[in-house]
Amino acid sequence: MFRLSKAAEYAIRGVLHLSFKAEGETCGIDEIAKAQGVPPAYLAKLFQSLARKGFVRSFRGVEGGFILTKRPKDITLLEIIEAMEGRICLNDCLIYAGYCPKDDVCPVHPVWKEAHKRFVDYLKGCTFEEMANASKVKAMRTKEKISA
Amino acid sequence: MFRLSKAAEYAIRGVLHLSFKAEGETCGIDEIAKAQGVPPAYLAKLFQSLARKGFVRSFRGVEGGFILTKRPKDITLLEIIEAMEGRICLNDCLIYAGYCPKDDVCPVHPVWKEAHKRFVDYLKGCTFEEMANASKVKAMRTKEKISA
DNA sequence: TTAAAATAGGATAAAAAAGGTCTTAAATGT
DNA sequence: ACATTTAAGACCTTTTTTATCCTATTTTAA
Repeated sequence: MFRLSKAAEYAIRGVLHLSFKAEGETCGIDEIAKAQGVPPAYLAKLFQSLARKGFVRSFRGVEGGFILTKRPKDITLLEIIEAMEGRICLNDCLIYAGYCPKDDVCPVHPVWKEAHKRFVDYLKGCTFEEMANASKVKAMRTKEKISA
Repeated sequence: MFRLSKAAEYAIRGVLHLSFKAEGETCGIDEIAKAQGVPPAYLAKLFQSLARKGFVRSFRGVEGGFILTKRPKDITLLEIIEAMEGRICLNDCLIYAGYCPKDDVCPVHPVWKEAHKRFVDYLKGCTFEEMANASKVKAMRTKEKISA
């Protein structure tokens, strides 16, 4: 099934939340979990994983929490998804060249290869800066509507 | 996880196999299963489902088996995938408009909407005729290489 | 030194995926 | 009529993945 896991979904929302913070400002799991409406204990584990992979830095103790290690414009949707789910692989035959013994005769193989490329390229083009900005614009529009 | 299920994979291979047959020529599960290297019992079940959904017609008894109800050029990869897995839905928020209460403020939503459109459009463009032809060309090239 | 916060990891429960088995029903040739 | 062939249908098992929760431990600022 072609469906994003909750793990990746939550991680994306978490990173997006951090994208709004000033550089260096830490943010605790509870704040993120509450704001994004996700289970705190689960999110904590996901952020541990993001920390090990270098996307966020963690600080323990009072006033601790997480910060991004890169600027939002340098983090792509693809990276966060692959951090949580492993490399995107639309079909087993793409695990590595030669995994499927029929690679060179199978007419479906090149189709999956191309689909993979397009999908990944698109996701690679989506940065958290873009998304954060889009969010601000949307929030403004909503405000306008309400006051109008 | 963004991965094609075995069910869909096997169904695709099965339909592809039928695409090489002359119109009206039936082909049994065992032949398909053997040729494509997939578990016969499982494939049988998948073909039952394809029959119910109108992609193939079945004939019981001696010389029975399956035929395609449409010509390969009129069957797309997308159709077969969706027949086996249900509608492609890259993220829960795309289940239907309004499913996610944050649709109109969430900056990730439009990204998934676009990714979905691109993915589906590509798969919709892939017909079994194309794939069958590609297969023949590949087989020829292999032959040339061997005799050269 | 104590309270706040992340870390590490296991436990688990539910769902989906992958596959098998066995019986019934229909078509066909003899 | 009957045996044979082949799909249909119902049910079941195993494995894997997903999504959680929970508890003990470490770190650190006040």
